Amino acid sequence: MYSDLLANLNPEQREAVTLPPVNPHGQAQSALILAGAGSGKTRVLTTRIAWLIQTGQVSPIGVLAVTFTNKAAKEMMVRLSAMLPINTRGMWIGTFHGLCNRLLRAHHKEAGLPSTFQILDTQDQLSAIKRLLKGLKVDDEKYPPKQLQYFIAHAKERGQRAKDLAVGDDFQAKMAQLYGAYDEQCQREGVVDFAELLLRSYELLKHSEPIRTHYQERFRHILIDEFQDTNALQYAWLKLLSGHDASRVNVSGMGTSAVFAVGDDDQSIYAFRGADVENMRLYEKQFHPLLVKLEQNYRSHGHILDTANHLIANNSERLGKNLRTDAGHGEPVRIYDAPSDHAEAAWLVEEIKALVNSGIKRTEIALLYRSNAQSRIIEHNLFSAAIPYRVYGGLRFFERAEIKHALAYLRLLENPNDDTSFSRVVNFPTRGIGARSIEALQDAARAQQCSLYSAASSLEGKAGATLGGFIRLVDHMREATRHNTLPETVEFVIQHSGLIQHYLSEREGQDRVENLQELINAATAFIAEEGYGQDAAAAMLPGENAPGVVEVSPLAAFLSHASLEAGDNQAQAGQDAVQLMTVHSAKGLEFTAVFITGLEEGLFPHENSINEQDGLEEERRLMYVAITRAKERLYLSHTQSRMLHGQVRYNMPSRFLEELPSDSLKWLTPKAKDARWGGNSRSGSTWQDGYTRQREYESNDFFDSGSERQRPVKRVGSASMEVKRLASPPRGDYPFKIGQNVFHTKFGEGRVTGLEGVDTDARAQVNFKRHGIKWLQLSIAKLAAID
DNA sequence: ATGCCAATACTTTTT
DNA sequence: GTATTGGCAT
Repeated sequence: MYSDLLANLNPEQREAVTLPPVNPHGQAQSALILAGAGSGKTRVLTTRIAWLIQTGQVSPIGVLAVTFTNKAAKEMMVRLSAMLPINTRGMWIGTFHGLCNRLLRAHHKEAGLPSTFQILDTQDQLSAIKRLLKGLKVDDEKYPPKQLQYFIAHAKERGQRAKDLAVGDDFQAKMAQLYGAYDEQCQREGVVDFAELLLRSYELLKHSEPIRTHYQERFRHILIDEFQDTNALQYAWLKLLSGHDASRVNVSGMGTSAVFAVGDDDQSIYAFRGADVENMRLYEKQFHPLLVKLEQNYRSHGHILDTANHLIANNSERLGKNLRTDAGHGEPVRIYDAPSDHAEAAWLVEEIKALVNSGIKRTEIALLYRSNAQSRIIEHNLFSAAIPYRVYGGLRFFERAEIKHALAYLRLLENPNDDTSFSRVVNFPTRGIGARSIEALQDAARAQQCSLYSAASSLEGKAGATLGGFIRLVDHMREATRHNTLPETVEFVIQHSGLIQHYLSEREGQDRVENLQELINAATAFIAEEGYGQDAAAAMLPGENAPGVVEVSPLAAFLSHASLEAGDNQAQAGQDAVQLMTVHSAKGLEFTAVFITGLEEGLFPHENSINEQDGLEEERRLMYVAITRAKERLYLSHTQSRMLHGQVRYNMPSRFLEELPSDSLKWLTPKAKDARWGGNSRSGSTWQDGYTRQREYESNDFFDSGSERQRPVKRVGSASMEVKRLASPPRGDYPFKIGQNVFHTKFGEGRVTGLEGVDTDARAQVNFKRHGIKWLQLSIAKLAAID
């Protein structure tokens, strides 16, 4: 029967998958799966759904599965269809935002939204806020739009409307007032931001008893991925939908639904955007889940796992979990201390060449960094060395300016009251409608309490005439495409809006023209793949007639799709390329070899997080995530000087390096220890230990120490780097260390920021508090160390 | 209305 | 170092 589903699971995975969803009293039984990195989390989640369905405990209709990313949702559907002969498309598997969108589309009336409501992405939201502030004549120096955006998002993520906010000082009161005005503006325009999708559907369920009861009774099983990343609102949503907030009317003795939550508190790295690990503890208290820990790691070799475990043990707020592996110790974790960011990047290049020579594919090599700014110099070096690479992050397809412009026209076809879209394209391409006309229009709109679009017809004079032309253009496009297919509509709009012509006449507009063409392809692909009509049909309330009563137009569905799934951001996809990304975006991925770069105080842990306990623990979890991405080889590097924000900075090595188990480490740069750590306040024992260990390894060959998988060894890479380093003056020979505080009789206090030269030519670069950076000849200058 | 230069700031990111 | 923005000149 279903035994084949469970065949390839280990005992703890099997236990998790087959946990009884009902307790001995016949009530729904929830579960919490603490799933460590690389422990087969997605597999357990997917198999759980398949098992529930195959054993007849629920029909596909009764399952709700929530993820955070579209990628995870898609993967779940693909895996599920591979396990069971069912159509996953009609199932409620998706992201929080995607599912809420589905809910609101189906019940837009009850939710107080027009059927054509549009979704604002982060960019759109910011421009809506700027427009609001301008309209209200609010000083945006005093109330920065970005800050207000953050304020609104966080309030919504806590489930709070403007009126719910406790007013502290005047500033808070004003922010709350602006929040209220923003919501009114969105309502008027028929748009919702990302957080609103969640809050609105939460309120819909809360206030509409029939709808709530319908969905509560329908979804007997709710499964949720990456539970540690949920925010307060998502948790409340989950509680409400599963009936755990006592809202469920116990008519048919339905009780609550069984929630199956999978998460890893050690991988909670999104507190900065509202995620709250506390939800895991709350969940334990309020849902009384059965607990299963998945601690068997299938990804990393022993030394790597030991390193991760050792590091994360320094965190105090943990649910407690330790990963183990059956794989051997493997390679030690290698640490490189570079004198500069240039040297670090050069070392990376050499090391990558060596790895590639040893047979590792470039796509299996990841270069991780804490912040995007660090990628530039690495890219530069990779480029010079002709090593193909791919950078993650940055603008995605649907976020590109030209695409947003085209989408804005399309949105105006659907919903002319969308002032954000209106403002975006009313004068793009330029058609002689400048700031003055817009201002007049906004005044008129405010006076009439209507949208810019509606106000345009009331405007007199020259401004009225040019605006009238724009209105006619949009109306014409709407009429002309009424019976067109979606791709035809898209093509018509990018032609007749003048976007194509505009970019064709621009010197560097060719890429943009190509992207616009690509948008037509995206529309074609969307129609072919998505089956957009099914969302609404699947959301039908019982008693409603045939599917399709709530008709969603292909265009509306495509626009939602564009907002909710901004698309891939692969600029240089395709070939076998080294992968560059931030640690955050590496979450959920794995690589044969991983380099974690820039392990310096102030960078990683980041200086903005260093002062609070919570912030530092999140940084440590981030480091934990980074380490556990590696399967076979892990490299850590830090530099003594680094160009940041246009000036050179001198950072101490990251405290995290001290928190790693010395038995698993191999230092590639022995002198670093003396130069950097000697006079430092940090506890020395680990480092003494690490140092001796390092010397032991030094005589070994680079590529075959303890490796169970032998590869042809080439003595390049770090080996050659070490020779180069030995040829230069040993840094330990200086009477001072970089980072050390010194005193000069004339210049006063300062800090050593650089050392170079030998013998009488030995010089120190010192950054004096009062006199700035100076080079001093050590044989002459009277420098004294300060302790 | 538009284009250019200087001043500014700048973790992490999905939806 | 670079992207964005605001002010000023054309």
